[in-house]
Amino acid sequence: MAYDFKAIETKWQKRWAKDQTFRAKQPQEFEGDPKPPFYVLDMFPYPSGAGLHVGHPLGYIASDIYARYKRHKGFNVLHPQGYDSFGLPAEQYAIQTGQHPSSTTEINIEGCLDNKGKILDKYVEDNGKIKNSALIDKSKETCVDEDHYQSNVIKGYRKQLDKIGFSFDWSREVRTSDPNYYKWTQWIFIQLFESWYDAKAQKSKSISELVNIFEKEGNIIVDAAADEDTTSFSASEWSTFTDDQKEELLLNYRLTYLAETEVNWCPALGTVLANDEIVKGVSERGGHPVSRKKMKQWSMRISAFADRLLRGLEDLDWSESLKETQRNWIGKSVGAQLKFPILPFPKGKENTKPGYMTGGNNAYTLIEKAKENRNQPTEAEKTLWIQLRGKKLSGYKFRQQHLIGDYIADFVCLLKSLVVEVDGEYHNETKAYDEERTQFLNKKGFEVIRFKNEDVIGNIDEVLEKIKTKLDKLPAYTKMAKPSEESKVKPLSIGEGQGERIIEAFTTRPDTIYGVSFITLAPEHDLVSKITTLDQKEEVDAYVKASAKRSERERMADVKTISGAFTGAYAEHPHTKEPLPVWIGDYVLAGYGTGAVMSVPCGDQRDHDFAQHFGIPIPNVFEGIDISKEAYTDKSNATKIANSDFLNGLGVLEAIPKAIEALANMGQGAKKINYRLRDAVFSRQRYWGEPFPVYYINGLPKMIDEKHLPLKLPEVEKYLPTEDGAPPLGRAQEWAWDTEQHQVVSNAKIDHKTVFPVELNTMPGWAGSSWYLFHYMETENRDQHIASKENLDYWNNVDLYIGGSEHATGHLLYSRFWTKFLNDKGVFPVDEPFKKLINQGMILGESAFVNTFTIVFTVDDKENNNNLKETPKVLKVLLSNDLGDLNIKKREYIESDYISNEIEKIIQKAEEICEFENKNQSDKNGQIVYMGLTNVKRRVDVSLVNTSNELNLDGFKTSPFGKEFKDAKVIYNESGKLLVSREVEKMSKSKFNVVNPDDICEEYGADSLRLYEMFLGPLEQAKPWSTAGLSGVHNFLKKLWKLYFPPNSQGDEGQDFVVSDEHASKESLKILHKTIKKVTQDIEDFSFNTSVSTFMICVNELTQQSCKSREVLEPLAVLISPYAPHIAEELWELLGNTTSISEVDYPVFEEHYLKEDSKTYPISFNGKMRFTLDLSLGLSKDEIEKIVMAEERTQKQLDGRTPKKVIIVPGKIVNIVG
RNA sequence: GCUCGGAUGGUGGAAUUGGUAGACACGUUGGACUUAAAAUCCAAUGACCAUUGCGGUCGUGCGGGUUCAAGUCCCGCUCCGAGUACCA
Repeated sequence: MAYDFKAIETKWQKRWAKDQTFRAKQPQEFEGDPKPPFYVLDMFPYPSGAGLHVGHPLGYIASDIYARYKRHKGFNVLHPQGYDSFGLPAEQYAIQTGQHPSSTTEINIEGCLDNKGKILDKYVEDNGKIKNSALIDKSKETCVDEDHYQSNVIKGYRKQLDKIGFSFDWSREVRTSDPNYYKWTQWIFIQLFESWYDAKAQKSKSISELVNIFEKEGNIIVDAAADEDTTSFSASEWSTFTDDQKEELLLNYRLTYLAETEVNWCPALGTVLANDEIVKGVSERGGHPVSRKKMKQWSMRISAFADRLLRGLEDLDWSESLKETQRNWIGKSVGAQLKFPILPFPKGKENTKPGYMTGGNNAYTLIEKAKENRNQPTEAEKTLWIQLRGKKLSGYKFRQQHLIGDYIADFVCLLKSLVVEVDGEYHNETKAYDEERTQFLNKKGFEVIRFKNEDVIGNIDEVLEKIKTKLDKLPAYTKMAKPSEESKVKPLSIGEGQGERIIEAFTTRPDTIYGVSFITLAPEHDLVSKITTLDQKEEVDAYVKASAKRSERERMADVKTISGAFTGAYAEHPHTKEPLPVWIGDYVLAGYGTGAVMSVPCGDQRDHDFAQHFGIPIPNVFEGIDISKEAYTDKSNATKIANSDFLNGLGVLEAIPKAIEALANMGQGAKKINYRLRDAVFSRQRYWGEPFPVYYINGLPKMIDEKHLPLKLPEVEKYLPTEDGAPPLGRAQEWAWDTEQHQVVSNAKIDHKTVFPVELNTMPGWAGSSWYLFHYMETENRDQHIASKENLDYWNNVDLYIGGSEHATGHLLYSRFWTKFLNDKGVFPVDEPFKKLINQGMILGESAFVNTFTIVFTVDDKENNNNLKETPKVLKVLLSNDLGDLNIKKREYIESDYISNEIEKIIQKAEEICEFENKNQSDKNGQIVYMGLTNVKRRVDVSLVNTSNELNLDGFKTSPFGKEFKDAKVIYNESGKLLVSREVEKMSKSKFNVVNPDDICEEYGADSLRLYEMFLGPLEQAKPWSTAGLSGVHNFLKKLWKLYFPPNSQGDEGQDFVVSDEHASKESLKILHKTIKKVTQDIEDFSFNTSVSTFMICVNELTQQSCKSREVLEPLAVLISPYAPHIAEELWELLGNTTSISEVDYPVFEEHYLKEDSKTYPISFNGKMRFTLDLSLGLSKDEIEKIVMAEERTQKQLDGRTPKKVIIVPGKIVNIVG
């Protein structure tokens, strides 16, 4: 009987589904002690409409083999599957067509075909056209009466997976876009909102606990993860805050919070773009300009968990490289945060009259403004100034438009610290600002009196009287010279404000502090606009604008172009007090550290490049190191610090703590641990994602009570952002929360009393995928909890997780974060989600290219005086690839009198072979006068190419991209074939190199596909797919089948199943046990490719031995069943068993079958193997040496020389040196 | 740029972790069977030299090194791939 894989595979797939063979048991289902649990999970797939290609199932096959193996080993295996079904592609399609993303998702999962492979009626229009939504290639109209219409119809993820024979427990399927599922995503969000992080205890705690602490001791003592700019307050201050103020403060502590974050904003599309949606500064779709913009969004305080996420890696069985990637992503660095005061005036413009210098450290920018104000006073100001100037008012000296801190006071009497302000109507609208200003001035010790414009103009005398009375009452301050005493006496002193405006910079090398020669800020840094001098404003503004257009990645990747701008401002070196120029440069990123760098050109290459480019000095702080060409970035302790005052002669290790100590004593620095890990932005301006269970009162977020979840996605009429730039949910008519009815109501009802607007953003893709593994543990009561305690305790976490390395930092970090958080909250019993993790490598496609060229020419028809240049002729040619490369540059135009050799050859060949259509004409009427020749390799669909790289010409000419070659001339190779060239690339639709697993299953069967995917190479390595190689594993399965259906003596195909109960031969048992040993070891090591080879060797040998013994053939079927389950089940049944093979005990390896008593020794001379020698393993070293030396071939090799040394490793090798 | 991988015949890959380089397949060539093809079976297949046979030289991206012995360890490069925070 022939191996009928189709019948066998359909039979067993049906049987498994019917019997629920792979349903995992819950712990309570066992009578007595439950079997040990084993949880095998694949990374959550997104069900894309393009369907599976052969790369997708690779990881699933590996995990399936492992899951099946573990069942044989006696485990209760949980191997579920589901869909991460929220996401951009469905949304994109919704925007284009208006089709609801939920139905797109549904189609992508379920497919459009019935069980017989016929399209379902609901996807066919009356005229026979298949609805666009059911098509893979939407641009290709497809009708049901076409022959192979199925090839362009979405098969559905589930149907495709089912064909490969996975042992998934589908009864536990989840979908992130299902409201019953995202109810729990929303629930987790609320838990995060209601929590803060106790950094001392390293634990998330309830926010009410934090409120208790604030009530008792304010926020000064507690060590909580919080926003950097959180102000300190005492318990009594807390008690004076309004509820809204308290709420606002608590947002600084919540584990999910609203904050301004930078995004890539595309005004034309009205949306935020991912870095990879931006190409060369413009949007990938449409090429619209993109700029960086701040936006208020939800963030997750993952940074609080940085240290735990880092330490947790130690105990995980993940690859070292993946752990390293996460370590780098978290990016812990120990260093110091330093404060550099900004000098009030630029170098050389220092004010020489310190007594009047009441301005802050950006005085020089405001002073220009003040001058302007002085020159253009308002009517009232002018009136008052006439009365105040020149000590007119009882001898008090007034100054007009004078700087105090960052403010310009209208009039000020410094002696009495009195400010006189004249307000116009304008000030009514800026009351809050005025109050803030008054508060500031009061703090500085100034009294402020205000007058209205009309008071000054209408009643100047009364105003002057009021001022005079006030002045008389106030005490006079005298100018003091010493700054230290001044502060006691006079509220405003020399350099007041110094240190108030500072640049904070994090550095890992505080020991190189004396090497700092400038400061560089990120162009987005808040200080930039405040400190830039008027002279530099234009340049700085232009630079900031230009860098806002570049994406972060672009800025990081581009190190060749050094760019920057000088702000005109100076900061002060903490030790030398020298002024340091403050620059901006886009090599400094706002999101890293403080967005400011203390630039040490001698110790950092980027700083060095920058300094060299802009001619900034490069002081050297390394003893005996030449830094003229490049920076010295070595951290070797042997190198001593020089030119650094108290740090001289120290190595890095001693210098760092000493440098920090000195700075700390000055109050200008402290040791700091910095993490590269940034808080994760959690808002998306999209429709197809989880809605936030949040509504807003007074602009402050409130959580919807968890008993009213899920908050379901509202319907919208379009999936685009609104015209005024709000996210798509801004289009929903019913998107308001009624706090009394506890339900979503119409927006019209918003009254800000009981009905409030609901959050318009949705959650990102990683929300639903960060906890899904735990929901698979629950079957019965999914509406009551993520999973019951009993189930969580039984299954714990994932024992084996397989997926692509693209998730290394995103998904894997976020789900670890959520697991740790929910562990803190007592929801999960574990604090890591995935114990062991394997990254499968990518399967690459083999793209095909046909060599084409186009000759453009005109014929100079002199006789008829026709200028045919206007209507050039075009000749298209297809050239078999093996005829060689043409090596002709694109668009190289050649005059008729100069045709290069190569082109001439082509033309000649074209003429000869293709019957050059214009040859006669050119002979008769003139000559070819103008030619263009374009040589292009064109992509062709791999389905049009066979395994010998021959192009199906008819197919090509009718394909959409081959149409233009309909009348092309073809140059075949000598065997009359048209060959294409191949190139290995990522497998993708756009490259026309996709191989569909359905087709493979159809032609070779699922077992062949499974074996071949494994056989291709190591699981973790990227490897190219080549369908040609499949016949090897397919042949193997046929050979395996033949072992049980042996051919008759004439070699004819065996019709009968023949298995004998006689004992197997020693050799057969030996190869069986060799196979058991190797395959078991391979599965444990995830080396599936080598186990397939081992099976092949085993079957080859057993065939040779004509082994028919049940003693060998029965365990062989079990061994192979994880890899090729269908054929194994069939053979198992033929062997007389009535139950599934899936839980049969795995064969036990017995060492004694492998006992060898001799070994074929390689005999080497100077390390080179010359011949082999069979020797007994019982021999001693001396005996081996004796035998080897006596060997004739040894003497021949030595050729009379005496060996210097003979190295013998018993059981391994003999090496003779000499 | 940074981080992490990788490089072995015509192709995918193997090599018990320092001990016979190229297992197992694909492909190719030759042969058997067949009217023929397919299927199947057998043989050869790293390159070069030699060939009646025995054999010899080179060879794991490149350049060095350690060792009796290096694809494997060390130092210095080259090239290719992946990730880089809103694709999933």
